[in-house]
Amino acid sequence: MVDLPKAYDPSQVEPKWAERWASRPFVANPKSGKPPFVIFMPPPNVTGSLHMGHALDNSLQDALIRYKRMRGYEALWLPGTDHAGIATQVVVERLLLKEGKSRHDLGREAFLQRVWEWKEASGGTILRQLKRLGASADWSREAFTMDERRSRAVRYAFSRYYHEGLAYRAPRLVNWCPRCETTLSDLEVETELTPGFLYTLAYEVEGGERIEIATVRPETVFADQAIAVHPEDPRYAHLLGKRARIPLTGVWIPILADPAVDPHFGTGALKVTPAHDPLDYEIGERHGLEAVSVIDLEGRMRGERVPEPLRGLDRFQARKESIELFRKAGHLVKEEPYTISLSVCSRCGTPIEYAIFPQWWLRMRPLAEEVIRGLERGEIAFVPERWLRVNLDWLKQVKDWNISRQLWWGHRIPAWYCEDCGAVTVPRPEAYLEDPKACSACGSPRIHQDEDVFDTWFSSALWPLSTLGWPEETEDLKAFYPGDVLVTGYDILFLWVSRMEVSGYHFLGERPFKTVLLHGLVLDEKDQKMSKSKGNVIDPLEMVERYGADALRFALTYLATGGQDIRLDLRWIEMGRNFANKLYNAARFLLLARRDFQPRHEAPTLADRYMEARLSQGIEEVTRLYEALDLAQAARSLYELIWGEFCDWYLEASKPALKAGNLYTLRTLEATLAQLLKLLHPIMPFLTSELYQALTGKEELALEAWPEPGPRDEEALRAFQAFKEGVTGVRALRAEAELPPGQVLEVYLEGETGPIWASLEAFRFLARAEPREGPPPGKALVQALPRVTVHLPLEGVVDLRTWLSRQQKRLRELEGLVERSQRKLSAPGFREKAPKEVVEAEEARLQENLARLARIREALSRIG
RNA sequence: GGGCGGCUAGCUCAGCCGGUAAGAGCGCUCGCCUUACAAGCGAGAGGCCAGAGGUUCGAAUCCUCUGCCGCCCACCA
Repeated sequence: MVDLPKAYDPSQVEPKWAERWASRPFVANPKSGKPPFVIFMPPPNVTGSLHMGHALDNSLQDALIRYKRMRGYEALWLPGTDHAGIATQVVVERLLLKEGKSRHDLGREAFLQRVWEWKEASGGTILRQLKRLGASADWSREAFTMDERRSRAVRYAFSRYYHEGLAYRAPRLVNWCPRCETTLSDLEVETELTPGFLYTLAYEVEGGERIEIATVRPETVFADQAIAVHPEDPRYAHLLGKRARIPLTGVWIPILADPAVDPHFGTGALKVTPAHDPLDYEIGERHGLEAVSVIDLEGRMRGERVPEPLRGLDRFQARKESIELFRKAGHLVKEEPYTISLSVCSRCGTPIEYAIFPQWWLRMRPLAEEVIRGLERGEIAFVPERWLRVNLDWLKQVKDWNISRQLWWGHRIPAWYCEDCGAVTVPRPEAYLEDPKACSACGSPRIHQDEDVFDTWFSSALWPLSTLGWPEETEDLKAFYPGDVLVTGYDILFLWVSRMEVSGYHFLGERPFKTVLLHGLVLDEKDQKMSKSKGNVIDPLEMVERYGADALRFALTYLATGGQDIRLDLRWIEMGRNFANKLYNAARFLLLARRDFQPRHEAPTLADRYMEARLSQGIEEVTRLYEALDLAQAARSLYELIWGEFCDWYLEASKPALKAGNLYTLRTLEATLAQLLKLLHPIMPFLTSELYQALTGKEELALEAWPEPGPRDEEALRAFQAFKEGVTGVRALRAEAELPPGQVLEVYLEGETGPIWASLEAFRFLARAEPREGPPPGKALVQALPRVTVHLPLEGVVDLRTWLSRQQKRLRELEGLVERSQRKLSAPGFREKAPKEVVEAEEARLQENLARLARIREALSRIG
């Protein structure tokens, strides 16, 4: 700020402050006695690098935390990263591949060593990027889902769940990703509409008949265990109890009835393949069918029932080949193009396969019950509200959660199996950190730990607890649980938010946060989620470099309205940049004016009083909006206040007073700017900090107290409004009469002219005009505004056409408005039913417009 | 099959638990390098608020239906 260049250059200012907030973070004190305000940062993946979603999410959180900090709360923003099981493992596997190795070449231990090394070296990237954005988190409390503390929480939680009978191990049909080589929870499976074929196949039935079924997965017929029809389907009633033969095999399977079959789909007969389809699995359970698999975990055809030519083939290859075999053997009745809802892995897009083997599960229904009760009591507020019901609906239909993964990177499941009796041993909560030495059932020392790790979300679910030191009863836990606002995108409502609710209610008997603020997703111009693979990303760091972090933050905050998705458009970021520049220049003006200031007197001007009143109003409004978590409106309100009022009117109107040495004006300018910087600080922390320091000499705006509104001065607001009209009126006349901007005009004023005469110097400066009181002596152009009418005498006006056409238009507008008012006022019921203020306002408006009409008409008739 | 969001100026978006003439940024027109700022200043143009019904003294805002666009959930093979 020393040399004050004309254009603001954020790159000269932001890094300095970012560095400061990162190295001397805002550390929360659990014993300060101040009311706490707590935000748990959604931990980004350690592998990640900052994308717009992060930028949005953290801009909002930082704004809230900075606001509350200034309001005197013990503000804790708890940051950290997520170990992100699959994602991280894949990254390191890819690195190994460059050395020509697989993780299996290294073995589990050495591989994990490599992942940790990688994490230490590169895992800090995303948090560094957040720091560059200005995130004022409590970096002293930085957590990692796999660090010592968090691992303890995971172990304890599992131990509790297990011994409470909520976690159990059982073989079930699971989602399997052949690429990631792990099971997936239902939430990690997406359905994708894919063009394919629906095949109708004929099976031979005992006694010579045939039965036809429809399938999109003909390669799985060899795993069929039955054919099912609807119990009331008359077409097949006579076949019930008979057997059908799987094509190309000698395997006979029963024909049975099950209500899950939709008689209207396909042929109304369903091949039941319990090992390769969730619905079939359920039907199989009901009828005691065995689940026979013909596809292995790599997605290849395997098993005795698979005909020789298909064995070992990839499942998709096998589909084609099996169809050819069926065709040749006369089993293929029909093949029609069909849109398949294909289940794919949400991480890699590979079509899911189903498999059956023992997995760990969490019984969600009783856990969800606890949350539902809390939500129904209104314990967690949702912003926007609509998400409450979505959350409840999901909780009401949750199914058990598969929490084990066949990965290496993650929390290894603390369960041990006995090699002698087969029993499972899980440490008891009282001694949850101790690895068992012997089987809890038979005492055998021959036990081995489960090879699997937990789903990453299992540890994320504990985030609000684990980051505070739970299960220990720490000071942090006592002071800072529950959190206040949880800010995240709606896309992880189930994946993360709901599961944190479960952990919070279950382990602490209390909601984990009081409010959930769900913002939208950042999309590209085609409404698609930004992703590297689509190549449609706008890199936030690039934007920071080009426009500054403040500009980006302002834009994102400005756009985060009502939880709507944000279709990012560079023009908004430019607006943020321009706004920063505007503010910077306003401050620059003031600093320079102060330097050269010669005090001569001290007396409040109308503009001073106006700005004080308007600022007061602004403080009230902006504070209310921050409190309501409506950061977008706060940003909009500040934009108008700073640019529209402070810069456009007050600063300009102050120039003559400054030149005249009015100390009051200088002080008011300084005080106003200081307050505005405070109000804007949560959204644009860098520039405001820099300017505040330059203006006041104080080191850290972030630690200053939030402004309080002053007294309401309605009179000043009203008077300045009239003053503005006078100025605007002259400017419009000048433009309409096409007179040069520099020429001083003589104008006649009527109406509420007092404020203008009281601020004569300001008026002369802003309007470039010399005012006279009263109606003009001769012909004149007119601007008839609600409070003030401005007349411009005709002499010197060369071209009337612009003015005339504008007045014609204005007349039509006013006539329309008058008519509208009259219609409204005379409408049956209006005067009786509408509130008095509304009626009065309408009447006042009517009178005002009639008066303006009259003035314009009069001026027109005088000119002829 | 359920549910949700969107459709407002040329573009991108506010406003939407009804009421004081429909707003912003960008773009556009006219005029300005007015000693804070051309990333700017001043003056403007531009909208039957998707469509149709309804409720109401009054509807962009509430209700119903319709049409597009997008998303989520769900066992239609």
